[in-house]
Amino acid sequence: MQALTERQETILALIIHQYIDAAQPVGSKWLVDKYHLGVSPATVRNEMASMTEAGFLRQPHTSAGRIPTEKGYRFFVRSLLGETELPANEKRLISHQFHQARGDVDEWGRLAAAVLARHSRVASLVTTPHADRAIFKHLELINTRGNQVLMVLVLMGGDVRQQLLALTSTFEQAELSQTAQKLTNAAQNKSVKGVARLVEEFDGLAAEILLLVAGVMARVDGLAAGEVVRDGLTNFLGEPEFADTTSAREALRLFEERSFLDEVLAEVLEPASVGAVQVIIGGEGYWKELEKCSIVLARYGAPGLATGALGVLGPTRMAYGRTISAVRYVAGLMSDLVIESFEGQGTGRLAQ
Amino acid sequence: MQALTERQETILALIIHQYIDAAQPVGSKWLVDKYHLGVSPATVRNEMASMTEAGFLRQPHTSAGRIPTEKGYRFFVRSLLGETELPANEKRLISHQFHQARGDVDEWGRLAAAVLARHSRVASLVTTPHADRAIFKHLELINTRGNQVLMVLVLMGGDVRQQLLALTSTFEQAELSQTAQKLTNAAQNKSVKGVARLVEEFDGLAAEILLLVAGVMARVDGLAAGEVVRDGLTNFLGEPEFADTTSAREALRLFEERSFLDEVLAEVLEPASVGAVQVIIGGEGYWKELEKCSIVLARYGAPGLATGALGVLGPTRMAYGRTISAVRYVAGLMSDLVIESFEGQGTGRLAQ
DNA sequence: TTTAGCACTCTCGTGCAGAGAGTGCTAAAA
DNA sequence: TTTTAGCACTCTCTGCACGAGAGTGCTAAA
Repeated sequence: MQALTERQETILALIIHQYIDAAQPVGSKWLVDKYHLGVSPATVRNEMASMTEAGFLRQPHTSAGRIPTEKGYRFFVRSLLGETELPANEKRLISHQFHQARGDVDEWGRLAAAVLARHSRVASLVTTPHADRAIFKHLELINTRGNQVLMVLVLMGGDVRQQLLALTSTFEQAELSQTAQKLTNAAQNKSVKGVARLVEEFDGLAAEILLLVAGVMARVDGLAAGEVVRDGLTNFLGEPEFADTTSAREALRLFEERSFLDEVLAEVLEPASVGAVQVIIGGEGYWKELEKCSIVLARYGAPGLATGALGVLGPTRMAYGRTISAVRYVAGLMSDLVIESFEGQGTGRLAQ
Repeated sequence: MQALTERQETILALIIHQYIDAAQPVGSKWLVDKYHLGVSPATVRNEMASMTEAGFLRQPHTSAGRIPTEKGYRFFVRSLLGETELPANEKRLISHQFHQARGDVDEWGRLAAAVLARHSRVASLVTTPHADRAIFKHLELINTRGNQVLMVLVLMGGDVRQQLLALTSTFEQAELSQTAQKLTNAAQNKSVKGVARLVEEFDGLAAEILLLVAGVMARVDGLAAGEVVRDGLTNFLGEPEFADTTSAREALRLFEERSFLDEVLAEVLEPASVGAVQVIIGGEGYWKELEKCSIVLARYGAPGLATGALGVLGPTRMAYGRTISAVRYVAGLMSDLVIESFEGQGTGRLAQ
């Protein structure tokens, strides 16, 4: 790839800014008039032509202005955007909201999704924290009636699974509680394998329960992420690129589909990549359903203990600066929450 | 409202059927040709004119066919549709799916939403079971590290809330477990008030925890419904009435907004109305954002113990027969699951 | 009460012309 | 060598006219 001159970079950045703002091809004269470039439209045209040649820009048709290509966006995001940060007052506002919801574990994901949707102005997506491997933490057995028992299984990292069991005979709550406590002590901090091995050391009710616990844990082990919370779907439909409903549908289908999310997370986010913000522009030629879309996402949490992912999905024509900084900041806050709750100490971002 | 003749009812029903199918105004000649009515187009035209006069039909413009008005749809649903049922083989299929997911409480809502979306071909919405009033069932305290404690509170009806506590001093897990058990025994089956009253009987850690429990329960008490699961968003966008994105946005915004759901549930569904399927057509003049939409919904569960709501949101031009029967059937299955798990006996629909 | 006939109305697709915006190219200026 | 002015060219978009098609309402006859 040939390098761009400084002036070309300036022009590219201006075109991208302008196009993100107005969703219309940007012409040379217009650009010169608006930004007082100090050169003539003809000069700008020459530069544009050469960048079109190089693949950073394209023309929807012969006599229209230029719009950025995916390559253009990528170059912009990687080389021209620099490290962006949210304004301090917005940070304070968000931090304050998170601080208030600090204790309410169920609320974290929803809040993060809402904040992301508002600041990025596109659709957001947050998975709840989820341990990379299922580690037993706590078990509770609750008698409902007859031989139905509600089993509440708490795993390390905050996963809570409810499971309804139909036992072969009825038990008193006292007996169930005793069993649960016994098993909690025995299985504490064990993995799926550990719990499975434990089955042989017990018999009767305890063994029966342990087997089910191991089963549930095995299912959790296989999941790439926890619950998914979505927000800002309507932001999506406002964008002109989705004025024709079929493309909006394509994108929304992916957004809705759990399997796609799992695929992206597996493909893009190394489990250990907490902190780094990934930008996928136009599906990177890999997901053709995402031709018109970009994804900005990051992992958050405490690697090895519990992590989750969060990000946004929007048109390629996205305000990358604002979005990336929002994703980075919210991921940081979520990491703090997770770390604070499972390790007892955070980086202190929330405390400010 | 003047009564319709039998022939008028037939014609109205045919027009609605046809319009639901093709989304195009229905003309007199077309109708006679397709359904071999045995009368001439002119006769049908006369009937159409009189029903237009009476407000059951309307014309998009002078020389177009007729389409149903909201009043027409309402009359159709109330008087002409009759009791519809899903085909037996579809019922079997659905029942089988639910049977398989029987134990997995977390999965119920997702499954119901998926089934509804598939069968109604519009967007579906399911709230998880939720007790009308918060009743204490079980408490668990889990030491994480430092003075952070994860409190898992199980309420009657299946609500499980996680709350993170920062205690004033650190405690051993054994001590926490003991306290949790003590409190579980004392607060068993108590309401918010009961738990609040209990605070005075304890001191130290126990009292501190109880206060927080009462707080969480009070918050749950105020909620109209549990978690919301959505599905089938993309079905929505396929419909021609949402080809222009702004109307799709309107509808989707409502669909996404929790507060609107709460409002509808409060307004439309009496807590005791389990089993009855409600149909809201065109917002009933009350919600003007729903002008082009209809909602079909029902409450499910065990009244007084735990209930939830489920339903679909789609264009007024909706296959009411199929949708209503799907909603009714799924609501029945969900009721069975809830009743079975909290009362130990269902109506047996699942067992078949 | 029903029906045939007919004039009328409205939408939709197509073709066409003109305005507007922007480009590429060439030749002159810096 | 780089920049700029000038100009012809291309393409989209809008408005307009026109005809085909579909459906209606009305009138008068069966």
